[in-house]
Amino acid sequence: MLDIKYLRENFAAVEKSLATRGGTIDLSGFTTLDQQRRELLSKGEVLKAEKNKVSAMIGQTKNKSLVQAEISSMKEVSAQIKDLDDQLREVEEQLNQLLMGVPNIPHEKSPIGLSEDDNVEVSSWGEKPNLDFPPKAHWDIGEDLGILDFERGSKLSGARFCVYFGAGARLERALINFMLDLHTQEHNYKETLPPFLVNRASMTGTGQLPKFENDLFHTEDVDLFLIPTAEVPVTNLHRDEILNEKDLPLCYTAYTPCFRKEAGSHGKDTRGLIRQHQFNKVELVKFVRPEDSDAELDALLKNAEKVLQLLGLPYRVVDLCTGDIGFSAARTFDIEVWLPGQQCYREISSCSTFRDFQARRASIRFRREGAKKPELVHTLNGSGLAVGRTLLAILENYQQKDGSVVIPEVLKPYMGGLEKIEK
RNA sequence: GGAGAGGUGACCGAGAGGCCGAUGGUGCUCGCCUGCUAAGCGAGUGUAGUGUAACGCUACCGAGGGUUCGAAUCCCUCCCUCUCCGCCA
Repeated sequence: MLDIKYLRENFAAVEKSLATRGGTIDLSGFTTLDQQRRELLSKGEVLKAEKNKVSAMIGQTKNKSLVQAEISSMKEVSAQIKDLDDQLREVEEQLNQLLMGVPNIPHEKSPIGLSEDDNVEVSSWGEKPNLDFPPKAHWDIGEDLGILDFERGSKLSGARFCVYFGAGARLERALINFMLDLHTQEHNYKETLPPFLVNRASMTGTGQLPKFENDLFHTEDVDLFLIPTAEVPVTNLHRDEILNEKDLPLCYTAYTPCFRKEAGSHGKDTRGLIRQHQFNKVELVKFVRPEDSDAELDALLKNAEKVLQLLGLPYRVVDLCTGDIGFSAARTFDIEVWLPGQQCYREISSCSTFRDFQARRASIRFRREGAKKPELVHTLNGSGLAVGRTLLAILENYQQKDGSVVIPEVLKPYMGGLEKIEK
């Protein structure tokens, strides 16, 4: 959520900046609603002040028959107050609905552009493997090795579900452990294992609700949602809290499955592991002081890159343009891994700063040493990494002519010393 | 699922229609004291909205309604936590 005061005082500038996201972001109702709200508020407050004063007087009067006139006039005033409060509630609801639907203001350094074609490659790492045979796509590799079973996945659950077997299942588990160990032991993140179902307040805090309810799986008998990313439970850990400055930055890592309806991507990435309704991810989340957030985003990105470097997977980093940045984010770097089977780069991590956007929605603040007023923290998060996509990248990059897949060096201890996956 | 208890400020914990934005304690900040540390003494210390030159005013005691001139306090609904019993990973 944007700062209502900032919006009021910089309306034109905000409108202009939001326009760089493309699409239509309608702020036209704001000024009127904001004025109505303040008028109703001050009218009501004058009456409340009077009511409070007279009621106190009545309270001090022993003989109530002397104040019958005041009592009955206050009855009238109370009715007026109730009426104003009702009007106010309605205006505030509209205003809130409008505000909750407004995306974050893009970072001043984000490249301006309308679509992913305008994203800017900022770096790349590694050598694309030089294969002397036609590379297979991971779904063929996985099925041929008997470690991925898409048919049974759809039998059990439907399209976009997959079953892992044997060394495939173990590889997924190995990757989760490898990533968690790296981030906790080398990068100083605190491991957390949060709930996979969360309530509306949590989904609203990070910005999935109210706008993107259609993308979420929802439970029928109780009002809970399956998390689409660990960002939601982990960021909401500190919802409605005031943190100590000396505890910042707070850095968490979490493994969770992620559940996404993928509404609106029918027909896209229908084969393979790229786009599943359920996938595993190791997430990185930070709570930082505002002045540190840019540097912390760089550090977060480096931590995610490290995973790919250790796994020996070639990748590039892309600075998302204003038109491609998600609703809550101010700036996002995507890491894209090279997939020989498809001869293209595909997103494997997304590292973002939300500045105070989520912190305002979720009321996550901190108090500076000796300061009186709490301030909003900045929140950041990034995938470190999407596990399913990492697994498929390994299958495609480490595939051999004979159909086997070599295990990357750093994963061997996690695979019980296994050198390669073969039939 | 059955029975009971309870949700109050950063934390603990009083308050049971007006004197309560809320005693007290812990923590924190500032000052004093003290070779150092610990202890001690004194003062201060909630959040938000709104208007202003200063300062007010308003709201907030889990959430939402209701009763009343007046609600942390009474009534209703919901949510959450804890204890015991039952059931079950």
